[in-house]
Amino acid sequence: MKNNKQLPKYFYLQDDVQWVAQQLLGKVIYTSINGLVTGGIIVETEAYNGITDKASHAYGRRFTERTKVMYGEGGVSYVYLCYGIHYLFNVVTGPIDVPQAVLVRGIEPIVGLDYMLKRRNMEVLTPRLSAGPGTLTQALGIAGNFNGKSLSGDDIWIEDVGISLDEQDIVVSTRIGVEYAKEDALLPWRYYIKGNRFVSRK
DNA sequence: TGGGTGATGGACT
DNA sequence: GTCCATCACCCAC
Repeated sequence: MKNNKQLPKYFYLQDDVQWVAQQLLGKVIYTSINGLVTGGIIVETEAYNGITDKASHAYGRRFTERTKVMYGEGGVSYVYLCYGIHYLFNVVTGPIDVPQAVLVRGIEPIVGLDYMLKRRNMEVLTPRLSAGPGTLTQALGIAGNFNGKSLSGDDIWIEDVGISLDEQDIVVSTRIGVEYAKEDALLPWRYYIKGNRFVSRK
């Protein structure tokens, strides 16, 4: 499934996490698990801007077993367990020692729909399949074992399939669920494709 | 070593 | 709108 549409390494190494978060909209994320390929268009993202962002796990240069993967080079996954129940998937971005990440909050399923429905214990396709950061990981089969994996590998990867969006297709808003970050909760660092059904919420 | 908490989702009123 | 499952993580003690 490797091909020349995979995002190149330099895409992830860009230093501007808000820019990368917007550029990831319209790209397609795939997983391949035991030979089963599933994938969907990224329709909603949030930027987490490293050591100065109070909503980021790396705020204040916090370096722990959990956060260390964000201090490596961009182009790998950061997966963590939230509320003891849900795995959330992030794209690590930026150069080494710059702990930025983009949270993926919604995908529009396009490949392996039957497998994704099965993983979600659903019969028919509705946005509940993969609108939301904890549901899309379940649909794609992403769990803790995906933490730190290369996004240019055979298990998980991201492609540019030629979907182009201009500014008027993208809605910018504040991030979800980060009230604890006080004034940083007001930063406009959430991005989603206007009108898409698989956005977690308006 | 203990306890509060969280980048959520689903069920229910 | 409300409630809460469920547990790794983190930091204060």
